[in-house]
Amino acid sequence: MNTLQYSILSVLARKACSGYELVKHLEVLWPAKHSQIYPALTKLSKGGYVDYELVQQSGRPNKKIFETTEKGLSELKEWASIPFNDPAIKDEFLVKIYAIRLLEPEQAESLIKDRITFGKEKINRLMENMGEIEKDLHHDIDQTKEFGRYMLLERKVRLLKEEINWCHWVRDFVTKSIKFLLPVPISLGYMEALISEMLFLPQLLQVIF
Amino acid sequence: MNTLQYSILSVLARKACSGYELVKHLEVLWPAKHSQIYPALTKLSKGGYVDYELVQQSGRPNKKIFETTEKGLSELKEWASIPFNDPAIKDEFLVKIYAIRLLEPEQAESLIKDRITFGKEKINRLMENMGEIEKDLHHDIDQTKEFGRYMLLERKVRLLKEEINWCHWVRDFVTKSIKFLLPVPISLGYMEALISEMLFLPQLLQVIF
DNA sequence: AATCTATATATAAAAATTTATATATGTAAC
DNA sequence: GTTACATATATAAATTTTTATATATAGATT
Repeated sequence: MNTLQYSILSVLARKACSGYELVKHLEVLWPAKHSQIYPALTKLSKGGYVDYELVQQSGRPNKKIFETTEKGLSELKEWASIPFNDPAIKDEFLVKIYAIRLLEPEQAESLIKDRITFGKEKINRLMENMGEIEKDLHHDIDQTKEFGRYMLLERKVRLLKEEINWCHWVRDFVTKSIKFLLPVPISLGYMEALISEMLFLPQLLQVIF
Repeated sequence: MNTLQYSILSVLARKACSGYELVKHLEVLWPAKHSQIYPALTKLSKGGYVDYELVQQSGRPNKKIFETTEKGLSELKEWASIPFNDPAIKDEFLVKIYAIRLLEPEQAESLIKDRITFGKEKINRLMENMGEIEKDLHHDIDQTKEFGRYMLLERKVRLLKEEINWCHWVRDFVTKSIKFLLPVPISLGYMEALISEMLFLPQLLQVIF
């Protein structure tokens, strides 16, 4: 079994769902397209790790509702208890920041601005999810299964907020300082020279502001 | 060109290096094994995006030092100025946290403890890198090329610190509250019942502590 | 003496992942 | 009325990525 399959088991251990629903839940956990998820479910099913029930629907396509078997659950428990492998983060934004000095100041500013927007929107969606869990607490008693997911939502919100703080820090660093000294459009060459003077002189920046 | 190739160009735009060195620099930017990087360098070279110089060495294998061409640099600039795609994070730790309620309390605690250790060690390495950049400022004038990398180091340190804060939050949540009420080894069933009672009642926790 | 680590590149094979295509239907927007 | 979107599953083809193997040498460790 690979990590995708363990991730599927983790989601199903919280709530039985269709392949279609699984795609959405996995987005934040172990992103995968449906073309990868459906074959994985077939494998898990053949291995006896999951069961499914065919649900007839009118108006929309029929679906299979999957749930973990005892075997699947115990495999998952065992895997969850061994050490984790290093995370692999693939984020184009990071590569673009690495090369940010090659951009014109307006492009650099818009790169940061887009990331702030991205983060804020994501935070809103995550907080909605958290709200739903908290709300359901009053209707249903056994919310135990939401524990891990709730912790992860809290984690992601914290990290996104911290990234937004960092974005403001970078933006202030790049644009405010340049604009203070040169309140006119400046060339890349000027920007480079200025940054090389100021980048690691926070004392200077403190004097300026 | 794919993102791996743009990432390679980004690293080379900062500093000419061998494929072997590239692997290490890409680890935090766009992780890839050498078996992926060497063919990518061949492609970039054939496309005229990078040049290389053969360096004869004694005692160790000869190497190729790659650098970006003008063409490579302008391609990179253009790519860096278009919107970024969504990040893809694959982190087994997150999957294990999602399923944390299935673990025995000691296993859950050790999962969190390992992540804190992981984060602290990573922070130490990153701070060393930052220190080197800051130190070199006094010897060399043109540190402009380190700008993006320095920003990313700062970002990662901030995020790791925030994750460590979150880890303590989770650990306190899970273990302290349980130990307070039941200072003896407890079963999974007890733990589940307790968590379902307390998880979303911070008021209760405040009364307890 | 043998093993491990670091330096250095290359490629084949296997596995994971993405992109594209197919099919089917209700509802909402334009 | 036509386009877009949400629901639902399936598979082929292309691409990306990992694992494994190959070769070569110096220095440190066991």
